[in-house]
Amino acid sequence: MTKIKDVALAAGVSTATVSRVIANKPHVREEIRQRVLAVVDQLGYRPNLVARNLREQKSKIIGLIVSDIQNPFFRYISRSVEDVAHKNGFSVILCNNDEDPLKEKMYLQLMQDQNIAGIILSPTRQAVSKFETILKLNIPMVVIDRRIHNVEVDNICIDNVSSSFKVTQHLVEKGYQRIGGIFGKDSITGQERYEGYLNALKDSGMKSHSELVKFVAPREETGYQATLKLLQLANKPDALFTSNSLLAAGALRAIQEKKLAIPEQIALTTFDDTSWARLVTPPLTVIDQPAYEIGQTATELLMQRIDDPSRSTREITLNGKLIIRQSSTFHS
Amino acid sequence: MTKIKDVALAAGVSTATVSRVIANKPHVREEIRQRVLAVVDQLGYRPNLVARNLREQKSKIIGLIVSDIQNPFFRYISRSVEDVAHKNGFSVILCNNDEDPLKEKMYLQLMQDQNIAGIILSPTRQAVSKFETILKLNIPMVVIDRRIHNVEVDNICIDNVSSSFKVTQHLVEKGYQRIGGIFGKDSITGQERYEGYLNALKDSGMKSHSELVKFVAPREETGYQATLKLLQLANKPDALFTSNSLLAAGALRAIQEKKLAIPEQIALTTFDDTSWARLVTPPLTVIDQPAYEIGQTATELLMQRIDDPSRSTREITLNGKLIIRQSSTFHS
DNA sequence: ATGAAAGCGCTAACAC
DNA sequence: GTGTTAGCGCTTTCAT
Repeated sequence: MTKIKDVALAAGVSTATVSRVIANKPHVREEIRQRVLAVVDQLGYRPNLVARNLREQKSKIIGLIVSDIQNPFFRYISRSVEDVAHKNGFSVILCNNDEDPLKEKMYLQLMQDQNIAGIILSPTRQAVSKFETILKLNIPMVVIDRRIHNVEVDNICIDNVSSSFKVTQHLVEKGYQRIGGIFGKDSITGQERYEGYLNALKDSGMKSHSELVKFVAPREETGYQATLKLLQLANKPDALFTSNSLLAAGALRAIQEKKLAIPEQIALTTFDDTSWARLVTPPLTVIDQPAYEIGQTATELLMQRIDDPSRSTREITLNGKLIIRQSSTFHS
Repeated sequence: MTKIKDVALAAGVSTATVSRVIANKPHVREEIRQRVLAVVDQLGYRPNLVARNLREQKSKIIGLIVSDIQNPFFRYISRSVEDVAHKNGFSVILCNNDEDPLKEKMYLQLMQDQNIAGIILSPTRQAVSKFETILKLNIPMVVIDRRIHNVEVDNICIDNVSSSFKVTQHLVEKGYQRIGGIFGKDSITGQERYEGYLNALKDSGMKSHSELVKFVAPREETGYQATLKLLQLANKPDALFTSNSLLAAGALRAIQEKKLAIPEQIALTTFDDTSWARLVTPPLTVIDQPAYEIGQTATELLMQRIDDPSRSTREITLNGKLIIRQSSTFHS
């Protein structure tokens, strides 16, 4: 690989001058600049980013740590993070938590060890509760999707409690009586969505039935299993609310298998407006999370924090949007 | 950040000894080893990976370059690549091509500049046709999803032509007469799938109608638009074959909007068995690509190539599986 | 078995 | 405006 020394030699200048030209620094005679540029071109010289990183003590890479790239929500996030990052000359390392605090810790360490410029993190529940540890890493960071309280960190989420409240209230208004819920366990998100669900029931004077609520790992298969169990109850739910799209896919499969009519025999609503939510029969009522925007805003925030680490932190809350379709509109 | 020198000082040994202990090298007295380990622990020392990378001229990061992370197929790939990579102590940088040769080139450069250990690449069409240029980068590499001919490189794909043949033939057998197709443009994959489609028609003595074939960017929206156009023809197709799941989602939306009955008025089949393909009404007949396996095998291949760059290259072809559901089974 | 020192490729402080 | 050189943190050769 050709290095800066080779260029210097061939151009008859010092490495310092080459470095200045590369970095577009002033104080170089135009004539020399041209000469160096020509040699760079001719030799196909490319700066070694590792050496530069070591020397400058910082890289142009940011890390994105999410809990599951298979989840469409995080897919949109990752796409927007990449877009904004590249626009700013940064690359992105993407990693999965699997909601596992050990994996999370490992990745955070890795990024620190790699001199990563900054991190966009969707933290595990454990991380949320003792976030000071993570903050000690002292890396520019933006936390997404999970609310961190009483800690100085940029934080951008959607309002899970009120979004969840909205969709549950909608089911109540439509006259559903026994509203079941399947929530992600191990994640704050699932907890908050459960909270909104409970609030809505309480608010409308309805009793909550603990046998209608399941906490499971947020995957298609577990959603399927949990729904089957709910449908086996003597006193079945007449509506179901799942806290993400993977769970919804599983729930839908179970309901179809049991040949129950949606929304006549059971309503189905979920978080996440995936591409298929409006394609199934009937189309699903959903909470649309502005995933692309979350990633976009988070990355812009991170760029600013990298530029100025002492800048005051901010908390941004985006609102989920209730999109009513036919899967919840039988009664009334 | 504490560095190797600090540890050496605190343990009363040289940096060389600390380095040996860290790397688990022999020729260190057990007593000293213990002492150093204790200090490492106490000081919370972590090796600086950037410095190590610079010194050793190689990192423990691999790059994964795909054409679109939004495409569920690549999502599975990325998941399996990560899994296998981490099992081997590697991290993964993920990047999107968008089928754009310039972006692709940029990322390949970036990875070279970062001393990346190896790359898993789903190349653009342009890259396929002059792959020698990429090979010149001289980075351990495995090419997935696109077949590279006459070039010494590890290559793992599915058989697009025969998979496409299978599903088209299936439509013919079911008695469909005017079979339309929507294929990704700009990608070899789309070309090959078109080829299989043509072969199947020819094979069964059917005429192909060029007005029934569209080449578009592989996205939901374009699939939707293309389908609308096909449905506006005086002589509409009675079956439709899309070359990936995003196109299928768009096609399905268009068909639903036009209130055409599947499979009675039009059949719909596609590549990629996404989670929702069996959830829509009616469930879709698909070609299931073993995405997870492709990523897994590719990563294992890459690990081996990194270990031994002179090892002979291999080409692996996995077979797509035709899964027949109700979206194509009206006739007969 | 251990240490001193060179050097990976780069940038920047300092000298001229 | 340009060159010399130190040093980022690490591994490894070569002495001892």
